[in-house]
Amino acid sequence: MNLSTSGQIPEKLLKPYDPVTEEPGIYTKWEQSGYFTPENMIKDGLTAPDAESFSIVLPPPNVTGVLHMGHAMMITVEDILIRYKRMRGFRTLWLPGTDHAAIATQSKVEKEIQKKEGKSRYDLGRDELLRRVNEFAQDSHDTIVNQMKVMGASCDWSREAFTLDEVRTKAVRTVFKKMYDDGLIYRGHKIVNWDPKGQTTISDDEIVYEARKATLYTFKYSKDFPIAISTTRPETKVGDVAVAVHPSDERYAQYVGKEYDIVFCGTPIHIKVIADDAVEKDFGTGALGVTPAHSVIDWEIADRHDLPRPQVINEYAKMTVGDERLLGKKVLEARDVIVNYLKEEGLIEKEEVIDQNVATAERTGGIIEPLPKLQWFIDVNKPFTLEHSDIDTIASGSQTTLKEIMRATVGTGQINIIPDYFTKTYFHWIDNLRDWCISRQIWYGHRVPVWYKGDEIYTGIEAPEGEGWAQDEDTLDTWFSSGMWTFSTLGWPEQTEDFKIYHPTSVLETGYDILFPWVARMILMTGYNLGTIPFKDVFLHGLVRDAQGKKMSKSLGNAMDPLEIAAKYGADAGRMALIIGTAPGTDSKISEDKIKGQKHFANKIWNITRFVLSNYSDESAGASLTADDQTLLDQWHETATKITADIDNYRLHIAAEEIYQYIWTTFADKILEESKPLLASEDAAVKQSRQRLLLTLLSETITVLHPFMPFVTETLWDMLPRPTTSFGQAPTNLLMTQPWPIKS
RNA sequence: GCGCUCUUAGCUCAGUUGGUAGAGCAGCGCUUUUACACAGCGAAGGUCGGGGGUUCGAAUCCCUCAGGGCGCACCA
Repeated sequence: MNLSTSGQIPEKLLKPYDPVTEEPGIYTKWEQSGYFTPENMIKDGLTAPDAESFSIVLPPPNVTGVLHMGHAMMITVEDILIRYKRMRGFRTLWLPGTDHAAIATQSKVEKEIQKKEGKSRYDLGRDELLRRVNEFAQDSHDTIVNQMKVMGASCDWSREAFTLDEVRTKAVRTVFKKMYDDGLIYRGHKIVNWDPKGQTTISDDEIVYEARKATLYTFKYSKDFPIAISTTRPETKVGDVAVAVHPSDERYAQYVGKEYDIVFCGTPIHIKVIADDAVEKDFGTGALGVTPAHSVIDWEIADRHDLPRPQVINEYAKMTVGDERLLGKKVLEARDVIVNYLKEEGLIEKEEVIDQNVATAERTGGIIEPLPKLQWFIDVNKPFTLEHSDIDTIASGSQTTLKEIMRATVGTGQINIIPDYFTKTYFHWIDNLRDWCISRQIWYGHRVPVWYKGDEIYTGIEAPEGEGWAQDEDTLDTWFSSGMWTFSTLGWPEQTEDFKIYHPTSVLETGYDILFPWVARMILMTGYNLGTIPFKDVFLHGLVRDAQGKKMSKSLGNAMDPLEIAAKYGADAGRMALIIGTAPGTDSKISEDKIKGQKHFANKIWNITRFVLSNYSDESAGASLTADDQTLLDQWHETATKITADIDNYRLHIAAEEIYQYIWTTFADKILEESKPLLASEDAAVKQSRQRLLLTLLSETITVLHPFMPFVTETLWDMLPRPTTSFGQAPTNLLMTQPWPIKS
């Protein structure tokens, strides 16, 4: 809707800005243009064919329901970067997708079925449960895509991926086989984190520690046993095989090496006294009852001392040994039984209440029961040969480890984490990293690509030929597939054009809370499979909290739905409110007041446009600027240059505030006010110069604002006469495809 | 226990490489034939958590103390 006659302004501009009626149509226009797809930009001459690529792969939201404000933050930041780079002339790809999120999705669906129908997954069976989960996942997916569109996400939907689809399945199986052949994936009988509620193993990163009070009991196994031990879990003591003391502890030195046979609460146990460095002299009595099967540290002590590992608790957290007092009892009941026994026998020396962190499962809330199980693991310390390497400190063909890859890529600065203090946190995590348990006893996810027939074992992309092969029942940790997200989404293992052009990706933008479970795993997977980095920059945003600083959650009732915000204030206002005042990596608070303020800002620009257009005439188009007007234009370009530098350096919060301030306090409050007499001037040169200046400033400021507030700026752009900027024009009517006002 | 981080105007927070402090909201006064009341103009408001150090100069760098938040841990 270009203007051809002076002073004529569109009807809708006479009323206040209404984002709700404008935004949906704008998104449709963008989508129909096809310009979210970089190849279409090139085809229409909007991006140079040899332009440098800029790519972001969307951290795939879990298909567990709806997007929350954290997602809104992620989408806003990424869309700002993408729209900016697109306008800067890069071959810009933002690739969207969703994550099947295995355990999170299955447990969510299981909970609903349990609640509504009173049935467990075993009542339904594998096929029926998967049918239900898939149905739920599809609904979630549709909701998520709709939410993203409402928020204005300019991603290339033609390339959308899913962590559990066919292409990604091939990538997963290819990687699994390669790691298996290299000996990095192994099957081992080891102590694992068992979730009795979810009936599955989980990795160390899926544990949430809850601070609780616990009673620490100090007692002896029997009257004539020489050493007292302390524990918060007396019920496990029927599984003890040793008492460990520190090698330098003189109090117990005389007992080391001796062995005792005891009947403990009706169960015969054989205890050997050993010395081990893992024991702390100052904790409790300085002597540790060793229960190899039900404690990680004890399992490791048993390794060093070649001790037996009797299992006394099963997958349902019930006792598997003892007489009628214990057998079949749940651990908490068994604890009472043992404590009563100790009291009756007069064996307790001390009871004290201590603070303790109880390990619980992230998704089900179940209390973790350490158990020995036969599971699949990734060995993070085993040396292997990296055939091809682009990693700075690791030569092609040299020996390395997965841990070393994770260290080297970040340590050399090849991968740059923003804010940089998270680099320390990252290294701290690697230092404490153990082998990664990747098999899960749930049904939703990538089935472990291993087949068994008698003693034969086969691993591959497809099931083996011939009769009698049975596939492993377990599925893979969801992070196994999302770890390869930057390249699986680009079609790997096929050597696709996309893969060659867009990988490594430019930026990985996500919340700092998944630095370990995801970002580190992506670095591991990419370094191992491709000998390169998955992304150059890691840009971490903080958590979004409510106005009181509380974490948003459905149960607290303080969660904000991005759709409701869009419906009330406009997506632009929500985006701007999320960005302004929010430093990278820092938690932020969002309130309705803050969003409302940005709605006012959108309206302000709307009103500025009304003023500029109603005072404009076409004969000003070629007018030369007066010295004063040229100065104002130059000053704006200085501001725009600074904003550009801030975006380039991920200071989006500053850039957003600068454009806000410029438009409101400089452009509207000062320049517009001072223009009133000039626009009424008898001197045509002065008047036309000012008219041209105002239209130029308006055009350029909404161009710079566009990545932040894409909807209102696109709506206004459509009303402006052209050409109106000092930096050239794209041959389309879409602001989204216009060149950025600052060149370098 | 190890590590990270925060403490700046009443509230919520910015402050890139050190150059005697900024925004939004709230609040105060004024303004309604004004592009915009989803507004404008004006005023007020901070010894930048305490202490010490480096420096010509510190909100910014170093040390220390206090309080909050978070992460990790083999938490018996």
